[in-house]
Amino acid sequence: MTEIGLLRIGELGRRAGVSPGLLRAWERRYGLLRPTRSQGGLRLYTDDDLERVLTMQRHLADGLAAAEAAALAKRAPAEPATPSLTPADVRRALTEAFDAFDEPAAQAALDRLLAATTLETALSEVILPYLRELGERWERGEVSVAQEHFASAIVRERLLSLGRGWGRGSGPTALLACLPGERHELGLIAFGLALRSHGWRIAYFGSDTPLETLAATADFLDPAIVVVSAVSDERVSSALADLRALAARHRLALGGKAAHLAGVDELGALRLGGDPVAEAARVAATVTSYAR
Amino acid sequence: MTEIGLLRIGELGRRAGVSPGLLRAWERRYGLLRPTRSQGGLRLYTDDDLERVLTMQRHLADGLAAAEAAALAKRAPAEPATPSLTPADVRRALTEAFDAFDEPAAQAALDRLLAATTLETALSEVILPYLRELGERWERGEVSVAQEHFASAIVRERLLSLGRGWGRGSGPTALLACLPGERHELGLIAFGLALRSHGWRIAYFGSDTPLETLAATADFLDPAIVVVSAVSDERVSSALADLRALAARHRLALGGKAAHLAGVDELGALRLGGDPVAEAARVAATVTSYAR
Amino acid sequence: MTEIGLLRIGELGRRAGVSPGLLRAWERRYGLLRPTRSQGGLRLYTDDDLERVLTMQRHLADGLAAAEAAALAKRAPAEPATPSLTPADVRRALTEAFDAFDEPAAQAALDRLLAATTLETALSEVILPYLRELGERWERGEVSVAQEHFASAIVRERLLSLGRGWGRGSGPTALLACLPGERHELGLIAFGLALRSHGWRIAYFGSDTPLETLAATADFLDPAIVVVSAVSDERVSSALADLRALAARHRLALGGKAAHLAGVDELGALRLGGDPVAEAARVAATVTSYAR
DNA sequence: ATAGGTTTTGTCAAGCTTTTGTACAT
DNA sequence: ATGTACAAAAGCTTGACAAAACCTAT
Repeated sequence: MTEIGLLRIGELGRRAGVSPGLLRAWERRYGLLRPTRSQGGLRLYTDDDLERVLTMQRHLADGLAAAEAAALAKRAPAEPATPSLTPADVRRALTEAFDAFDEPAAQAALDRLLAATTLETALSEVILPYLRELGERWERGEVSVAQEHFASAIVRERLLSLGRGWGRGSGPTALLACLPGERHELGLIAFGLALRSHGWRIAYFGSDTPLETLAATADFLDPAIVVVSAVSDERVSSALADLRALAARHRLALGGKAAHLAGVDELGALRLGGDPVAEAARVAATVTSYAR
Repeated sequence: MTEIGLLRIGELGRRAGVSPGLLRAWERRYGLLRPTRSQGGLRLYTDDDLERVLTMQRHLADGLAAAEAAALAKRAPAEPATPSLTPADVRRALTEAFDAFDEPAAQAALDRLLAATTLETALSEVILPYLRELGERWERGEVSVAQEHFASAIVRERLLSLGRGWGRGSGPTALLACLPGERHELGLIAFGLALRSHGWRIAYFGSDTPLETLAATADFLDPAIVVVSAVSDERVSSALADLRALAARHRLALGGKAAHLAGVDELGALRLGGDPVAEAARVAATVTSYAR
Repeated sequence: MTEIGLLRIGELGRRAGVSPGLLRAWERRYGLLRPTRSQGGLRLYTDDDLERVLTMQRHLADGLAAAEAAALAKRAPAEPATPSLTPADVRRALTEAFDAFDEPAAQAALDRLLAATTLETALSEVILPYLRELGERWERGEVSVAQEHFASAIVRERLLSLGRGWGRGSGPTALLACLPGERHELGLIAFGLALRSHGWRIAYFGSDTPLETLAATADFLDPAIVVVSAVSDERVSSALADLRALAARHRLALGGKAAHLAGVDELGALRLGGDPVAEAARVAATVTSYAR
């Protein structure tokens, strides 16, 4: 990446986004770095050190404690030219393939991704971030609606086919649906896949589900939870009355950006505003209620 | 499916649909079950016990006295059901499964169907007729929107996963999309699959594709044909101008019920009003041109 | 993606969706987990522990009581809720199923595989390697002929049903056959499927095709290529004369191990000695000629 | 089916320790 | 630059509690 020059602690900190004080603490406590010293005693770091600090940070972001993160970062120092499959690589491959309307290439990238990692990692590290980025590029006008359509159709198909049979089993059931008019179902599908890995059964209604019939189905299936997804606030606002009625008879949760809307907890509904994978874990733990 | 874990009396009752009290009575009176006990004395059952309870119930439903039923259930295990295989049977199985929101059963029926026949036969003999019937039942109010949603979501997933990779190859390309606002894409997918089986490449845009971007993509990909699907007449009418512009630059075809609309052939567009499988064969035979 | 770092209780809880308090209770009461401790006494967990907690949760969701769920989770670390999809896992599942003559399990594994990945990936990453391994195990006497027969019959049937209708279309045609006496057709079928996905039409003759009829058919169909598969050298040698005649009138390719034989390119035949999927891509790209 | 007692299990609190980022003094 | 200090966050242990689910006997 960079030349062989030696960095001082300030510069290293700036590049890694870590305060000098913290770098010294990491050195003292975990021996993460072993900088050489200048004539006057100043710490001098190499590019490897920078690499190690970045690795450490990645582990921290993964939720590891500092001590464990440091141990890992020390142990796996080299890791030269990552084994060809970092999340960033897959994301780049996806972007290129979709931008060129090249379905086979996209499918191949997804194949590689799913073969190399857990479904949940694939979702929260690659697929969901990619979709978020795609949405942002679309808002900035960098991507046509057609490209966005094309990409999400393929991703949706892949995810749904991973969910095939998710209604099977004997665990509690979750009823998943999008609000009327809502088209964005990918987050909801991801949530369903993650929840399934906790042993739940999924009854999935795609996008644009009318609320009366959702209510009727909920009465029929009596699920442990009804999860409704919405991206835009208006959809929720205009459905508040119906949602309240639904929440009175069933455990209700709201997913998607609209979960942050004001009136939601007055509804008595659970807010699922975060990462679908994490939220699924939370629901699995919280809603222990024995279905039926 | 379920592991051989030990069930407590509540769960056994829930699974068998028998109250705990009754289970205890059956144990006391007929010795139907001999559960082991937990440290603290709670009854623990196995899956075999569940089987025995279900058998007992079947015998009760047959009219046997409880004592006889229990004696039989203690002695003999149960026999599993054997699935049937004619198209009519599959359709019936699909109907039942979807009506009960039973995804696994529906998937199993689709599995059997696709294993037993050609994709095209499956489409035109079973799947498309089933969907047509479902639509009619919905119009007659015999089926809720939820059921229709549930069924078409599953069928759509199955069909799309069959089409995975249909963008590959060297044959002529067809660009497939639904008009803005249009949600019914199953016919279009069926058409795509059928056309694919004639060696064509498919570029697929899901439902609700804006026409400007469709046009832009068409210019980019330069497909041998652009197929646009619409069920309702209004969608077509309100898009006539754009469609005309599209038809001027590309071979255009209109699918779905709206293909029968008046203004269509004045557009210079092909009408694909019939069975998607048959129409695909026609297109494959007719539009021989432009094989890149 | 996530490295095998050690998790503290908070992070484990976050990932599994279980509160730290409950995790401690499960450890105390059922010995579900046996974390190592940090210097200062903090619990440190591995990824296996996470797996065990998820398994426990799955059993809980199934309605088992905590004690029983824990006992099961402690005993059986295997069988994750989302059947894992890495090639190695699917291969292991296939191996187990076939070794036990368990056809339903094998079909289920193939279902999952085909639902989760592209046909071509499934072929070159799982199915073909599995078959190769099976052959090797057979040579080492680790597998009976019966097992080898059982497995390849099921796989062949499955692949052939995927190829149903592959003779249709307008792309270039490939004529596929095994040499007289040759029984191994799985590689040839895989090649046909892969080539099909490039839009080609396949005319398929199973194993043991007499050369005169092959030649006659070739003259009649005038395919873009004739692909002949052979595993053993002698088969090729004893057919050299006929093959030479065939190669004089048609584009000829030789697949299977025998492709490496000496006299082959003297024949003017293409050698397809590698992975069928890759070779199909090569043929599709090379023999562009004669399209139609 | 009810009554009265027991087991199981998730949660919580109190009091104390470890871990870790940052700040301060030399 | 170094070393020490500090406080917030996260953990640990013990003990207890209450709701749900079960048990037996009537």
